[in-house]
Amino acid sequence: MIKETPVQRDFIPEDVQLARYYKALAHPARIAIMKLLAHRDTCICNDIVQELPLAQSTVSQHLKELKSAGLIQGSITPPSVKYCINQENWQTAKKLIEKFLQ
Amino acid sequence: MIKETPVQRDFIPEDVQLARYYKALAHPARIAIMKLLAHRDTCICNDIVQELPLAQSTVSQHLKELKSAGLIQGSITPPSVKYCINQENWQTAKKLIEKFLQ
DNA sequence: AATAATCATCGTACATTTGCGATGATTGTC
DNA sequence: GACAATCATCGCAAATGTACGATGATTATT
Repeated sequence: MIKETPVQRDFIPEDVQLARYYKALAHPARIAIMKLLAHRDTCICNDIVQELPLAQSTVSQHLKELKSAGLIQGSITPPSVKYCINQENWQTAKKLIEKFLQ
Repeated sequence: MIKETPVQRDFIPEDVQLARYYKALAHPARIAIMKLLAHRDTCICNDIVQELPLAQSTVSQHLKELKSAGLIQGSITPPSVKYCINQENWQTAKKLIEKFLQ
């Protein structure tokens, strides 16, 4: 999800982008997913479902949000889907976050 | 805000806490506020309202969220209220975030 | 072609977030 | 004490987020 409310235009684009990244990570499930992917390098969706205390459809929803924020990507290798961190965007996000933390 | 849904118990406490911090920062207005406070060291609420494209009541709400996440604190010096970053908690938050970014 | 496995999407229910105007509450000033 | 200034809170509306079961879609296996 992570849509723009009408007001977001009135903020600095960098702040909007940073908030978008923060929002993508603002749920324990999505943090857990990012940690999983970081450890395993690549990961089948079903494995993620097994690790989380949530229904498959809910996990799929969280994956979708991480994907729409650009933090992860999925490649289809039927019948499963491999997910991995989108390294390019993740580096960008990390830089933005780190800059903010200074 | 930032309440716990019933499911949050099933996650690692550290992930829950980290998500809480991320959520607190998951809005451009709150990021802008944190930046303001970081620059000015201390800041009167009304100054913040002037800087943001939002109504006073809305800003007050964002301040409340940052406060309930522990990231800022306010001290009353009538008729105004001085806000500042809660350095202790902010350091804790930064460490958690940085650890996650590794 | 039927079946099983994997995953996305739909539909629904409920809670939370975001935004504003209006109203209170508090205190200093006149 | 009336008034202005500052800020929180209330009440409301609309949008988002979270969760689940059910259903589709895709493909490998039998």
